[in-house]
Amino acid sequence: MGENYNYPKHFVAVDCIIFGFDGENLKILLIKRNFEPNKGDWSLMGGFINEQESSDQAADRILNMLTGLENIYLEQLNTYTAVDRDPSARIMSISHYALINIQDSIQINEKYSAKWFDLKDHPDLIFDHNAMVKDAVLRLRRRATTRPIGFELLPEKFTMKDLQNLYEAIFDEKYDKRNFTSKINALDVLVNTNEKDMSSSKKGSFLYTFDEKKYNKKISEGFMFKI
Amino acid sequence: MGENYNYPKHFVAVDCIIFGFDGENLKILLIKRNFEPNKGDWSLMGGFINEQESSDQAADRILNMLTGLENIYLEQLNTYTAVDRDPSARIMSISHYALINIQDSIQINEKYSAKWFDLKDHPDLIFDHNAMVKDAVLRLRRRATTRPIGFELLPEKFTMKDLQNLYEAIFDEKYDKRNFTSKINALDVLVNTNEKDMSSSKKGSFLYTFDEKKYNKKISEGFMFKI
DNA sequence: TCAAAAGTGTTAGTGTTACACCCATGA
DNA sequence: TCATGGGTGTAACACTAACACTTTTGA
Repeated sequence: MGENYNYPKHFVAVDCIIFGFDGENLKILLIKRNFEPNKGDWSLMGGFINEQESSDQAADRILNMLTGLENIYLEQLNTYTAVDRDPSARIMSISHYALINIQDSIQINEKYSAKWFDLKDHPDLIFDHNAMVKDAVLRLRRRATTRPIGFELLPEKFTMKDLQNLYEAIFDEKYDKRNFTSKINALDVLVNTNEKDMSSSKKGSFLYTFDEKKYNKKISEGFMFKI
Repeated sequence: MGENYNYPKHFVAVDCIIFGFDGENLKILLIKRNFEPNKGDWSLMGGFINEQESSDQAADRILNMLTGLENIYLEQLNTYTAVDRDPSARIMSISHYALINIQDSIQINEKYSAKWFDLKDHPDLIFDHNAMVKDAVLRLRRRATTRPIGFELLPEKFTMKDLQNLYEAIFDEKYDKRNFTSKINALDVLVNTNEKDMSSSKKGSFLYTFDEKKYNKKISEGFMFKI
């Protein structure tokens, strides 16, 4: 009976802001549309929500189609509902942001003509996708002050410099090396593997991993981490 | 042509978490459903989104129907899309929270059998509305640490104690009167009217108003206000 | 004159920021 | 031996948290 409600129904899509990190810069993964409308333009990866799936499931499915990855870190952001946001039809879109380790995703499905762009230098996007990206960056920043971040974006082993570069890329600010290090150490979520990455200097720099237990504990406790 | 997309369409509703403050406790406005499904149960105020309106417009319209108020402070929260969240049909819902000055809204539309409840002691709600309320409280708290709050929830003139009560209600914590006062004064958004509210004590306590310019400036600057 | 709430400062401790030199190594 | 990036400590300052007494006035 519910299906007979006399109310309008709407197309509802999800769009994904996919963040990655290459050790230096924050990146986003964009696709070149090979379909109408706006064929040839750059946009976020997205798709319609099916009858029997939630928006999270739809975002999972769509990310999997694009990257082949499972269990990507995903968070729902905002829902964009302006009537004319998409000129081809009235389509609402629920944005999600994803954090992926850029190394993992080498086999991006070629069908979508996807490409990583520097967050600070990406092409103009269709519809309201530029606004979606802006909003997602704000959320990513908020998340980075509320929780330790990096687990999802960095390779398993990383240097302190990598982590600092990540925070600097997220906040688009420079930090003092000593202060950053002691702040992170005070957080107590890293483990020094005692291995060294020799590629960046002659002395080499220690490789760390996240202590997943402590990391998740910090996340669930919910604290304020001001860098 | 867009309307012919071969994709499923969905019912999309908005639900409103309406916060008010009576000087002592945080309240939420709930309605007793006089329609199916779940007639007789308590729920948030909500409604379907029309063809030609955005979710914000829908939330505005629905709040106006209930309270007669215009230009209520509204913010979009999350979109709830679990397939079976509403047993009568697959309906997505975009939650919004509203802050209203409880004095303003005396003429609540009787048609909806609405009632103010203490946030800490409200009846069990239908569907996922309990979760919506919980999420909204978290957002309200976050907002109260990122921006000065109160303008929307307090009457035009209020005492320092009222403001402290509001913060204590939002965070469900007690604060030291001296520290609270100096923190708020340091914020520099209040104006002392030099009038006194004589109802609460023999000595009387000063009534303040917000300096709207400074208040909005603080909001737009975006700062961290840890009480 | 007393009861009840309003108003007001100081201090110790904690956290934050700014800042510069030595270390290890491969070339 | 030198050039390069890695690693480390301290001091001044700012902010936070804890704490108690005096004022006003109506009853």
